[in-house]
Amino acid sequence: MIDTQQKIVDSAILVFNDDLSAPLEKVADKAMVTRRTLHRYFKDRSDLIAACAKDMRKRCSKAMGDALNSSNDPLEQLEQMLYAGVDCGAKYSFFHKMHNREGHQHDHQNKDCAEYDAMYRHYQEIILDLQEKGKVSKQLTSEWIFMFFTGVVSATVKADSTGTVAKQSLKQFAWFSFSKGIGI
Amino acid sequence: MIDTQQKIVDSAILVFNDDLSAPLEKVADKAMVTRRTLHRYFKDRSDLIAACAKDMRKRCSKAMGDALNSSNDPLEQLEQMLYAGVDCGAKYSFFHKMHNREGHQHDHQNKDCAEYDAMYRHYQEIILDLQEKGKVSKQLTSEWIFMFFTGVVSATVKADSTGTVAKQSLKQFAWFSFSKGIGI
DNA sequence: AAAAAATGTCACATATTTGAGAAATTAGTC
DNA sequence: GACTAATTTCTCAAATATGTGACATTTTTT
Repeated sequence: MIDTQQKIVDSAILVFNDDLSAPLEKVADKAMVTRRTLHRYFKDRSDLIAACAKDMRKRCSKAMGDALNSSNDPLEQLEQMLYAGVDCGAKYSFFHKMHNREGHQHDHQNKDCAEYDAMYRHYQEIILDLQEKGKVSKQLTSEWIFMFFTGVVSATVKADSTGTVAKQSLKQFAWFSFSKGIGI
Repeated sequence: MIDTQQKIVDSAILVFNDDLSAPLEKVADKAMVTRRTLHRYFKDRSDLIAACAKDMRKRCSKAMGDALNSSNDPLEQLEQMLYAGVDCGAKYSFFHKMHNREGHQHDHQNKDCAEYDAMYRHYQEIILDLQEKGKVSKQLTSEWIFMFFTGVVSATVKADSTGTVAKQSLKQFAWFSFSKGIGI
């Protein structure tokens, strides 16, 4: 009996990323448990979503943190951040989606929001740094570059899941398009 | 009384693009009509979604067709296609999403699928042509470039709706990042 | 202003989703 | 093999979402 709770959360992130109001049965099916089991771990829908949020936050922060620690060169850091986003897959996409939905109440007291902001700040420092050094186009704003970053991650995750692009080329393509796309 | 039916379809595309299983009440609210009125125009949920599909197909095909007709230069055509995608907004995003969902039964007899395929073929011809001429990187596959294209469109549409990026810069940024990102 | 058309209100029947209890079953452990 | 914990199965009640009829109200047309 491997961690059922985690399996449910993982499935929920996949399902909800695709269809936020999907019935819980879909989540249970994907996790290969009964709805009854799901309810033993999670009181209700919002409880499950909160668990997803927490999981995504932890996973994404860790991956981004590791990416930042992997090097002192901001360019190298940026590349690793992109790969981290891709590796997080739906966890990254859904995390971003939830924090940019209309109707989302941003609250810095909230741990999820705080970590999201922290991630964004780190990213922004790197971009500004690279722009200073003339490595990233100064025509572009960091806001656009962030949107673009997320767009590339989502495209890569989708390409992976549909299987239209060979897995071993994915990250290479993603970095090629992202780095050139911001003027590197 | 301006075209209520169209207003409902437009709202549905916005709502369903964000949350496919959202209750119809949300659609009605966004269209500023009652659920009862919505049901006068659309028999049920699937009828409404079919209407959305038809609308997206018409709108996207027209926009892409116009883009292709605007020039004979494939590079210029590609640029106009990107702008067309951005102008279609959620209509383009949702159209693409629906045809790439897991569980989507692709059927060339189906008009929506046929048009989607036609769009894809046109796009592919242009990419291959540009690759032949050495204007687009041959490292990248046309499948990746298509995913990337859609990713850039989605990012641009999202940037527009969140208002984080100035409207007049949007298309410029989008084309900069896309064109550089495929090696132009 | 009257007729026609469109929309809203309210009420109701159905269908689906949700959440939880109790007993049976399964899986892992000693 | 007996014991324990996790899961399934079956159940059911409550909540939510869906679709429709009857009639009032508003808007548009003539």
